[in-house]
Amino acid sequence: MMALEGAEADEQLSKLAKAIGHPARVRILRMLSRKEARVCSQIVDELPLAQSTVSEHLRILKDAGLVRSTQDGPRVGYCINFDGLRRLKALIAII
Amino acid sequence: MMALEGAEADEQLSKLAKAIGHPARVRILRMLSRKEARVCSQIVDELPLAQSTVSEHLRILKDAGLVRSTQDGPRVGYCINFDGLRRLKALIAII
DNA sequence: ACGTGCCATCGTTAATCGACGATAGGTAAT
DNA sequence: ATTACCTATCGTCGATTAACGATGGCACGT
Repeated sequence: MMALEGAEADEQLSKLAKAIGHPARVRILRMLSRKEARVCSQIVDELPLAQSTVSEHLRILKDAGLVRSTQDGPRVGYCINFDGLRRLKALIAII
Repeated sequence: MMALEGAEADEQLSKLAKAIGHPARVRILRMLSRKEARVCSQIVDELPLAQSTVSEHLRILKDAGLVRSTQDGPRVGYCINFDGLRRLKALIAII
């Protein structure tokens, strides 16, 4: 468990915040949260963006630890990483 | 009072998150929150950044509605805008 | 009025981001 | 083995960001 303050915590919070610092990524998180979509192709269908762009947004969310992915046959299933989301909420709470 | 979901809410959350998507800005928010600093020159002293760069970070936080400023003699006092911070927490809470 | 210290703004530069099309990789069906 | 489909990666381009020094505008003390 990491500290909630100090330079390291600042760095971590800024990275998490940066990951949701784009409307498309917020929308993706909400879709996953509401189970409106689960696989990449569904997410692409819902957004007015090219497949490669959506894939990049998903990668950013994954790198930040806000999303996890699982191979599901020929498709890739995405879901919220609740550990990362909790971490984000905890870091913001103590500002 | 604005909605907590929908395209508008996504836009608002992403803007707030973007504002804290930089370690220096997180640090500034913490300093203001702990009352470790109040006026611009104090903040500049605490950070390894040029005065103009700090001023720009403060402007970004102010534009996002996370910080307020008050003229304090020849100096400018900054403080947390708790309305903005509450808004941010509320928007993140429902993801 | 004049100088001084404080902060914001401007102009510039390097780096990062966001978007796309095209391409490559991987997995199930045929 | 071949095909069809789904996703990730690459290369590129324009837009945005972060940083700085220099300049400009204010408010106060002298």
